[in-house]
Amino acid sequence: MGEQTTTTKSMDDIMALCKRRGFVYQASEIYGGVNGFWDYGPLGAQLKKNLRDAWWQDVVMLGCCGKAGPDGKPVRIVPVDTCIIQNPKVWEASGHVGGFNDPMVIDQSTPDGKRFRADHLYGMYLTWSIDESPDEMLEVLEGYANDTTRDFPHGPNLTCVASGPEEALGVFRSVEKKIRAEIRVYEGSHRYPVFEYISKRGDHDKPIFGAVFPVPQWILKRHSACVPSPFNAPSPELFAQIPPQGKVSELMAPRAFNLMFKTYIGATATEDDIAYLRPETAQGIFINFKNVVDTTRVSLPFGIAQTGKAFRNEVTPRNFTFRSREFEQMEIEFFCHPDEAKAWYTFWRDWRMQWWQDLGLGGENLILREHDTDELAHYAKEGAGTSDIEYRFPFTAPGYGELEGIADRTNFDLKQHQEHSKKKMEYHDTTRGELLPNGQPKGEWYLPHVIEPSAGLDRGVLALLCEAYTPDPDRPSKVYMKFHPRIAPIKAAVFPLVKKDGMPEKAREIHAALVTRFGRFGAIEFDEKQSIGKRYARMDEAGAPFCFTVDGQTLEDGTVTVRDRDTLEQTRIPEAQVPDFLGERLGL
RNA sequence: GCGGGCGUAGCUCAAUGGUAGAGCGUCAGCCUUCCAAGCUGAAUGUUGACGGUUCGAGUCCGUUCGCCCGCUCCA
Repeated sequence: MGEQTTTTKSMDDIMALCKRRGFVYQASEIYGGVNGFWDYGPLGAQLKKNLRDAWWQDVVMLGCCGKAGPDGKPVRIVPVDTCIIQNPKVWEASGHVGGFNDPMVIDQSTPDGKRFRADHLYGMYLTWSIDESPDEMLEVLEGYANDTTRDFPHGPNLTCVASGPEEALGVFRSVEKKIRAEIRVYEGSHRYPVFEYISKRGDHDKPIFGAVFPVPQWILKRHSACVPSPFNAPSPELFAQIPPQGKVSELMAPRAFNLMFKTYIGATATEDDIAYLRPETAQGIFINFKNVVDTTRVSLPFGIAQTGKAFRNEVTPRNFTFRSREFEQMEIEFFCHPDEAKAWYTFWRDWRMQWWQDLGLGGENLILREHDTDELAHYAKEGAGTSDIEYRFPFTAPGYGELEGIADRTNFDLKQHQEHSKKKMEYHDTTRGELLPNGQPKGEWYLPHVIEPSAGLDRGVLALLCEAYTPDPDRPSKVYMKFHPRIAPIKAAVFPLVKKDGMPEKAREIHAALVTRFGRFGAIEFDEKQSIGKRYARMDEAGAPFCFTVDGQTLEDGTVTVRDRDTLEQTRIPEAQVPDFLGERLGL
């Protein structure tokens, strides 16, 4: 790893090279593109495949490269390949339907456009007629909340951000004694507090009634101008500034909140046929956990691995391929006994970090970051922890962007699927439990805990591209791609120094030999056009680690020159040793 | 989604409202015994798209698509 950090690299230059050399194209480019989608060109596709293969080989086929697990035994991983479209109930169980991403509302009246979760916005509604009863009021409110076709008489008089109606009531109660007394908690279909209210304004001292009620999304969409800005712990001055009903407020409509792509199964395309493109590959693994256990001779602890496309209707696709709407994941769900989760979490976190480093993402650009407890996902709160392997991309520098997340998901997913599918997900562990008189363990039933190392393949490719990109004003190409030989899309090139004297023929022989042996791992280039300098320069930009050149001396003593991409050094080796030389450098 | 910037050849960029150009790259030929060398030649654009103003629009206006930067997020 050189001193070159990504902070000194230009993302624009990297993107230009990606286009120029056929790594990444904008998807549907000739039609103006589609936001959030990218295509891989010839070199990019090979690079991506090499990374996916490296993961597959090291994780699945070699079981963590043969490294022993925390129990001292080989790590067992088996693969699956599950559908992008599953029964919609899968996504209800996983929690993706209805709330994958929380809807946000922006308050533009605050200087920095403060934003908060729309479902945390509560309103204080007051009866608009003194004679109304609280029951009538709630009835009307709930009726309007459910029927989005009717026009709402008016929005809430006050709003605040709170985690629940009770907390919201507390905030409202603190507003300058506007609320004299809380009458009771309404015992209807919801638990929304109803209170007695005496206005300081006006000349009536009869109580009127108010209720704390969530502000429905559709009210925000259609009546954002009628909804007062939210506040917390208001001062008297602030309260005086709350826009009265009907006046302009700056709450914006909440943004879309289901980030799954919808589609239809069958040709009729009715509401009953709705299905979703998976937002993660993980659920395909969880729902097949029992199948794998029942049909494969695996026993806990073991992992199930899968690579594949996933889809998220991101609000803001950005940063080249970093946040795409269609992307590929490399996921492992590793199942183990709850007592062993901590040890396995640590094991995976450290090994996955090591893996990325071994592929060339070493140095200061790669960090392992343990999550703070307050940023944990709901399913990980009880677990041993969550950590990210993060890379310092040029567009995130000096910060980092996530490459892979390692999370202890506890038994959350299996439990969810067990509840929703009514199918038993528990694992019968015959190695546990008290010993029976005959010396056999009694066995133990339990829901395994899951450690999930989930990596973004496209993000991995992007990180490799950024890391490899190495400006060098001293060489003709001004830049070269310093790919690790293992993942380099072009493994080597063979050139005749000049196109005469039998050099092209000799070079073709060497080229053919290399293709036979290494062609399945990546491209072996042959080029006899133009000057040798141009050909070297082209290989620099493509990131080919080695170039073999046939020259006049080759025809005399059978040696060729090897040009090292990174050091620019040239050494002579016998022609017959070229395949072994390359094989050794590629680790094959 | 909101705010700001941008969109001309494969790439980097020119062109007062008046005939769309250059460099590099690509390709062909010649030459060439190690780093985009040299010479000759060639191909490449509905100026992102649609509409409007104008005698005339790459240029001005509107709409739309896309990209970049912030707010947000997470594989």
